[in-house]
Amino acid sequence: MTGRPTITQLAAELGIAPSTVSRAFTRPNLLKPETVAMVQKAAEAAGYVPNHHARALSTGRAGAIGLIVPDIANPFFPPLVRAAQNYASDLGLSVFLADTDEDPTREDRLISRMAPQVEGLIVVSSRLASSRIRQIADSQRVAFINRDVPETYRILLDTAAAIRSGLTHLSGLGHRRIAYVGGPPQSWANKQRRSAVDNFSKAHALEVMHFSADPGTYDAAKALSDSVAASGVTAVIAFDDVIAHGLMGGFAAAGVDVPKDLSVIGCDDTLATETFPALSTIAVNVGAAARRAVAALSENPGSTSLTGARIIFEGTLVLRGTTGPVRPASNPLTLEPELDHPSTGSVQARRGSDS
Amino acid sequence: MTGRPTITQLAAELGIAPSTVSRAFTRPNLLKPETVAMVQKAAEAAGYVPNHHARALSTGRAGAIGLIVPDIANPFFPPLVRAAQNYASDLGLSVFLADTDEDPTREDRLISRMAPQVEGLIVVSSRLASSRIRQIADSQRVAFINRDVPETYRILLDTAAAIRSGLTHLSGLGHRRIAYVGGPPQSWANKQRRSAVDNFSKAHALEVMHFSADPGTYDAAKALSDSVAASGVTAVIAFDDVIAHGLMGGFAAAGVDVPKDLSVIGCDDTLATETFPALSTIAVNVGAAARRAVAALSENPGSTSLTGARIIFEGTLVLRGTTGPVRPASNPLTLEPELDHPSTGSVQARRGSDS
DNA sequence: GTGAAAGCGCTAACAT
DNA sequence: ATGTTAGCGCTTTCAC
Repeated sequence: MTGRPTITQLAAELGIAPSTVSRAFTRPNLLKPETVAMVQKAAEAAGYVPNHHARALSTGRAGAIGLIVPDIANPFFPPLVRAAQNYASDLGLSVFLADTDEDPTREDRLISRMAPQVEGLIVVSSRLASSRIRQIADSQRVAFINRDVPETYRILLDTAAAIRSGLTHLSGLGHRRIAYVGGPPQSWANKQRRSAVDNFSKAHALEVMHFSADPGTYDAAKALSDSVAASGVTAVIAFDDVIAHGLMGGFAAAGVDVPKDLSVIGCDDTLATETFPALSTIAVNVGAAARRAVAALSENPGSTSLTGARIIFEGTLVLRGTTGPVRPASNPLTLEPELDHPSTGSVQARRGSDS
Repeated sequence: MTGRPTITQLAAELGIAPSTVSRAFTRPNLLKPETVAMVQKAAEAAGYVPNHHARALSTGRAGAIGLIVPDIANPFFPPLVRAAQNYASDLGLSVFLADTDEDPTREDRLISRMAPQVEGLIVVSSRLASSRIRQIADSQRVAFINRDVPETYRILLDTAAAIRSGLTHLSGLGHRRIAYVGGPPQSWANKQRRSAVDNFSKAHALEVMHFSADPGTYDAAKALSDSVAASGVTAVIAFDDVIAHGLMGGFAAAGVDVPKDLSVIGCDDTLATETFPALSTIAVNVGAAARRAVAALSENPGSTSLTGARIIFEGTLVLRGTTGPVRPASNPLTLEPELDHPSTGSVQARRGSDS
């Protein structure tokens, strides 16, 4: 913050007006090309760097966006943060990152504190009450990811179709009793996944047992694994890959083999690109969601809030090594034909991310 | 950015001077308590939020720090980011996050762009040339993490002692031929780990084979696993947990059992709290490093650069499930006595993080 | 095509 | 204990 040259100093040095120097950076087309060149040369030489605060104060545009996540250490978020940051950078925007630690109060405070100093906010997996969210959306430019409150600008990573594909797959393998092991109860994604499992199961005569890992950590899931194994299910769909791994850790300790004894499908595809064993899961395009959010904030910069929108990106089932036929070579009942041809949610075998 | 009340408006409303309103927030002790209360009440009612840009411009203090990492999606960084962000938040600082994508050019540009608008920078695992780093350190307030350039302010996560403990452990289990599978070649941590392995091995008649996963991804490591297995080693130390997992993925595919056929030790303890199987690894206190860095930046805020310092946090060996005795019940040679009592780097069995 | 001057919202002397 | 004033570095009318 010391000794940095300012526009005024540059101007003095060159014997021209500050406004000319300013224009050389912001509206070069208004200036004689040679003037622009001269200014740029001098700026470079002097090591001039524009002061964002002054610019922001003068223009009212902050040149930054805020990104608020519940827990950056949860592997779901880093790729999202990365994509948002990269895209924002392309657009000349900086990003403020804040972590709410899953605490709604902290989240609310962070939103209020950040809002005035940024062009807009991206709030991921908000744990705030719907009423509060709507309120915030009214007065701030904010894009929500994975939180579905009507009349707000929201981007949803929809895994319902892919879950149906997963269930179809499991069903084709002979599984009839499956477990859904949920995560954070306040999470939109959790509710969505849970009801996708319920609805499909009801429609196709699958029996589903419900479990919930709260908090949604490896350890909580591991602690649950015995009850899951004892429940008589032959397959489990986990809220996310961390929970899937926790379950598998518990299964391994108990001598339950995956996928021979039990099939496991995770969700979010956060770990398979860095972790062994190769987990079957549902890949979700967090990168696209992040970019859409950044784009939304950078569009029509004047407005005081974003107009309501509901944008969906669908996930896809990725089959790797943790699903297999039900063990006691039981009755591979014929399924309704449509089950063999899922209409949505493509299936693929691969490793890698598409963000 | 619209219709937000300013200090001047508040002042007018209350019939007092703007400076009084300002002081109510920044130096309340200079004011009559009732005045402070009055201002606060009015501010609350009007929804007043201080404008950080104006404040920054006026005071020359940005109220923010910058955090630059090579790849936020690499699991080593999120806990560090989280700790930095939390601590900064406690200190009333916001944090700008940027990801260099492992690209030195991008890193250099990001540093230049960020520097003027923050109180200081934390640069983690810099890939820049030492000469450039020294240059930057001269003109910016910057704390480096895991990059050891003399005369800069740097914080190092030292794993050498813990690696010696790991090697001692392996050696005690009968292992004589071990592999070191390195990561990013420009990484300070990689060089440090590599030479720790080399030095210890030389001193204790262990044979070490070198491999390098470049890039340091799961897939690159997996591709390496066959050569590693074929090299005749009975244990491997991996640069990090991701590489360890990649190796294990390859081993599993090839029918090589861990730890029966091969012992594996990872590094950084980034995955074991969310991932199965339970990897033996070296835990590293990224939280402490991050907090130290933030603290360094927030101390003596006047200066234009940080005075040189070299701060070390030592890692600890964490034994979990991926190490065991060498398979063909071979000669458990007596070791030099000192090997049984490592002088540094404690050993513990546990799960969880200490950040 | 360029200069002069005002002002963004806030803080910090300097009064009083 | 509070008011007055100037100014942080930049952009932006408005002149020329």
